[in-house]
Amino acid sequence: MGRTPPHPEVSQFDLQQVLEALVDPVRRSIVTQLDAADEDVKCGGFDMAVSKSTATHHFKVLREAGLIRQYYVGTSRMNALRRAEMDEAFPGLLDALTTRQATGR
Amino acid sequence: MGRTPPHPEVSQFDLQQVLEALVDPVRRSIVTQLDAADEDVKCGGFDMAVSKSTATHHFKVLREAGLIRQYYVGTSRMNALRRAEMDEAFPGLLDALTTRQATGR
DNA sequence: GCAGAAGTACGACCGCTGTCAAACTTTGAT
DNA sequence: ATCAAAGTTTGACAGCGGTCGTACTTCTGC
Repeated sequence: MGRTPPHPEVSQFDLQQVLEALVDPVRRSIVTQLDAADEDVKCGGFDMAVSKSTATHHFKVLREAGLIRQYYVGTSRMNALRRAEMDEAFPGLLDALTTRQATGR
Repeated sequence: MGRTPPHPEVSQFDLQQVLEALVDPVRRSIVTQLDAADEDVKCGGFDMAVSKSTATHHFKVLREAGLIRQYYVGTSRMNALRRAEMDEAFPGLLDALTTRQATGR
């Protein structure tokens, strides 16, 4: 592995794809956890109740939609929320999904 | 018919349900068309390329999520966007989906 | 080197959802 | 009364997407 997976550029962000990524509760939870975290989080560092292979799938969907950036550190894959870029492409969208009312906290 | 179909109250709005409603391109188009319209629009008044029965299905999903309010006028069913109520439940969400960037116009 | 940890890739399965056609209901107009 | 317009309901179908297990790859530490 070691190689960095492909990431779309901001100009290529697609609303349909972003919404399809965010509609899944597991993936939306990943996004809100990332938003609440101070640092980048490795794949195994999330609170979610699915198998590893399913988790990989979800991270891939998020990455291909442009919501997260992934890079390797040792055997761990780190995940960073692409906040600023998402805000640039779709202003207010992530804000609306990370509020107390939206997250239910 | 004649009877008004059931509508959820604001306190019952569910983000998951709302997102599932908005993730479909046909339904999101209905919402943006409603948002751009000055008046309520009857079911047949939308620009969409699906059969009538499919359209009925989409309106039902939107209504049950709380995104639209429906009422009869003669044989026509009118549709109104529940903007204020949606904004109250999930501030910024509809805004984010009705901008130029989001609608692609 | 070897074992373990961390993910990935690949198939398979299954349930959900968008789609349509056909038959039906209700209302308004002639 | 009849007929047409506007939606609804039901049933069927197809495709997609989330899920998992298993096998595989890479890297780290001993």
